Amino acid sequence: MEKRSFTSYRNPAIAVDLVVFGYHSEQLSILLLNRKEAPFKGRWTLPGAFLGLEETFRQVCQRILETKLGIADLYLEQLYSFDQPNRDPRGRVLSVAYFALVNPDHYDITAGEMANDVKWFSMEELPRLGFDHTTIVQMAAERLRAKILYHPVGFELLHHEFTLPELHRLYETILGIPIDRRNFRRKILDSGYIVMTGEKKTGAQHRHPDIYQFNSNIDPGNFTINI
Amino acid sequence: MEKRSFTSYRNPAIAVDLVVFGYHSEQLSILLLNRKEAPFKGRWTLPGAFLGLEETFRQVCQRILETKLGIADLYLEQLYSFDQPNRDPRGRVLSVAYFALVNPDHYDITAGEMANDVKWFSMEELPRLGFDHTTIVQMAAERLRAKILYHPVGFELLHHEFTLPELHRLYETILGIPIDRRNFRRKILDSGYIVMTGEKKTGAQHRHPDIYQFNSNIDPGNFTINI
DNA sequence: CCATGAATGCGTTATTATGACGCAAACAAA
DNA sequence: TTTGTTTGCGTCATAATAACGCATTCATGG
Repeated sequence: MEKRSFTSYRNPAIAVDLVVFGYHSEQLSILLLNRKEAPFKGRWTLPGAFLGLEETFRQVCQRILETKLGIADLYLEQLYSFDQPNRDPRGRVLSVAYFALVNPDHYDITAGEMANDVKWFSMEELPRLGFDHTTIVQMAAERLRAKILYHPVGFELLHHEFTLPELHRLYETILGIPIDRRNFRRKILDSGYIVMTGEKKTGAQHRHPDIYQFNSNIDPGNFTINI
Repeated sequence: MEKRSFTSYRNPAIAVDLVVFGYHSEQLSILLLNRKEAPFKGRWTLPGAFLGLEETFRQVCQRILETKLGIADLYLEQLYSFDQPNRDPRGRVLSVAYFALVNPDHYDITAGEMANDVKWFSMEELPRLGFDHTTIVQMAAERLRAKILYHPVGFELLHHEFTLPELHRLYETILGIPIDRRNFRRKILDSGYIVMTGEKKTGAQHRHPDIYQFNSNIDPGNFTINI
């Protein structure tokens, strides 16, 4: 983050912080940045940046993702704005939090300029975070849980082509509950939101399941799945 | 709103704007303020105020509600933060929008210091609004529509005690669709989220229906109703 | 090379939830 | 007194759901 003084401004500074979700080896994980300066030097935090006077929130998100992490073109959604006056020891800083969904094509985050300080953490073993970022991450996880039931966003965490068992395990992981494999298959297929690619194989293909992809010919607004 | 210069600050100013919902004579309505100064002088806008350096968003909301409108203690929820650089002609101003739900006990808004400039408008006949407030109102209405299906917030728009026909018409109004009276009754009663007050009458009481109230002994987090 | 076990795709069935109504009692208005 | 409206309660056919069974495929290991 850039260095700047805070007390000389009458308006609070605006930070944009990012919760970047990925799905690695059947675990939900997020990207964290190891801070190299005070406050919270050495602590892991969400990647963030200050809002420039002419920037939009999304532009800041793009700037963070491209410059610091070397990735672009993700699902991006505003999460919440945080306003606790003491959330930043340097002074009054508001945080507008966004969350992003990253598919496996962008897992390799060695391209950014801060690649050495960036690491994926499983949601099961998050370290202690700086600022109020633990609160932000919890809210983001809740939002994601609610979201995958009513909007087709789960696919954003998988490859363009995926298998039904993969999608099934993704839902089980994010929701944190076991879901009957056969009922899930029936519901997601009946919804029409995914279509099979290539030719249909016969019978059951152990460890070579059928390949599906998101059906782009359907209105994403109507997606629901009752678990 | 207080007068202040904008160009002399390096950080954007933060406004908190309120979408105050009420339910009047079977219509959803919101509170609007007639601006007495530029920009948008004479235009109707959402009530709002600037964030003080030590204030939280909720505190600003309380300040607006109490000082300008003369009401307090409402359901209050953060809606979204708006960041279009040109949304305020005076300069860069972010807006953190909240929405409030007002029950009929607070409909009389003559208590506030700006009572003469404040008016309820039905959602069906909104005037042209200043700033980007039309966008904010639309998003608030969508959020409310989605919210009453999964959280028990509809009751916030009614008296403490209410009748089932009243609740039924409230849902029809907010969702904008006809809902079968008898199925709605069955679902909302089976949910256990409302309980009858007083003794049960027999048969059908034309224009004197049974009185209910929200069941406070139940976890609000599990509320759902499938229309 | 065959037996074993795990994973996948495709069913079935009992139970529940839903949508679309009917009907009588109460009550205001004519 | 009659008529029409509103409320509360109930019915029923259909759809959706949860909880399973089963055969096939295929990697693994003896």
